[in-house]
Amino acid sequence: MRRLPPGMREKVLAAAELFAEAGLDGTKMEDVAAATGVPKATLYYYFDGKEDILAFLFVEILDELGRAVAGAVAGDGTAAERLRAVVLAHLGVIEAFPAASRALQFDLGRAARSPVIARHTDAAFVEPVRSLLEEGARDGSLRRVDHPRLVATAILGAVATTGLNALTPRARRPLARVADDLTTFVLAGVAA
Amino acid sequence: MRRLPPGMREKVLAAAELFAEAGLDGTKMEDVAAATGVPKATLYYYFDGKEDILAFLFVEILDELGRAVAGAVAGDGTAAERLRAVVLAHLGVIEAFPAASRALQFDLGRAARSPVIARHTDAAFVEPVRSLLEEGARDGSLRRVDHPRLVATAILGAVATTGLNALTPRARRPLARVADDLTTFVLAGVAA
DNA sequence: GAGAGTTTAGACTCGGAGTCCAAGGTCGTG
DNA sequence: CACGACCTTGGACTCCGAGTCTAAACTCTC
Repeated sequence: MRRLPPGMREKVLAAAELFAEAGLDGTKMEDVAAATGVPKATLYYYFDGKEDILAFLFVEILDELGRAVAGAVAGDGTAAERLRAVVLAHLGVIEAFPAASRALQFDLGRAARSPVIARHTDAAFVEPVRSLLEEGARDGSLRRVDHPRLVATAILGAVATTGLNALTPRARRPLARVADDLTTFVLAGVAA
Repeated sequence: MRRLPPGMREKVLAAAELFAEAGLDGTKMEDVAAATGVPKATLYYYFDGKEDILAFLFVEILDELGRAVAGAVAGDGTAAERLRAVVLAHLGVIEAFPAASRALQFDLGRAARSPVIARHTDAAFVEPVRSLLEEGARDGSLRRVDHPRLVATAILGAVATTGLNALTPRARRPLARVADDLTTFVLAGVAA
């Protein structure tokens, strides 16, 4: 993937809507071209292919998540309080970027098998939360767990599944409504 | 999809390996034919297409999950004890059918958008667990939650994500190793 | 104004999904 | 047994869409 000229990033981000709706394979390059206003040949000039475009979107949303989580982790309070902030931050990113979030969920398996995406997921969520869990064990606000990475993964799964589920056309409800039960569940799960 | 002749089901189940590896779109009908020993024309005689084969696999694994979960729910003990059994049963199904489980995760988005699959997921896991949570609120072994369906979804997400993560070639470790931390997390999350 | 990089239309190749058909097989029923 | 209904399969075919390629135009920078 080539370095993008100014403005291209925003245009390509608009393709998230398509991928969220139909997934990578249900989306045609022509559709991407039409939706973004960037001609097919130009897309191929900058990206290695359709999958590369999707990967770009995933990295963007994961970096966004990473920034939000890092902000929550860096806040004030006990580890437990900051863990709550992390969950809310994650829900906030899902709410702010619903299309990209749903696209990520749609092609989750593909994403999980890409080393690049796996690395970004880890850096954005798993690793910060793991570290927060260990901090909580030290400051006494959280229970000590045997495998903090594993529990961090469980938390990621719980939040992502619940948040995205709330976004489906069927169950569409404001994420604020789900936040209470979800944060309580997660916090209780690791409370001291 | 036509009613399958005896033996066909088992043969087609062998295709799960392919879908787990490459997903729906990375898998060619010819590969499915080769792996199952069922000629392409015959596959098209019984199934409406590639996606229909995948849907068949998903329904099979979800029904398996449904039976395992139902067994755990129907067991003895408090709701809390049975919830622990549900989590272990879920991990057991993932361990017993790793290929189909990974295939389901690979094309999770597609699955989530199919009403048939969504119905099976709900019947196999979400609804039984929701009901168990309410029972636990009555028998005093679990905390009362505002939206039990939502918490059930969160539990599903936590278990599936953790279990499948443990199956990846990278992190491959016996699921028994993850079970302790995971059940503790889930149980504490909803304990009274 | 020359060269390097960018932008684009449009024609092209190629692979794979799904269709179709025809020949043959296997039943169950009279 | 014979007939009709359904099952089974090979192989050829259509069609669509990803990705490639080319050539022409445009836009910088030096």
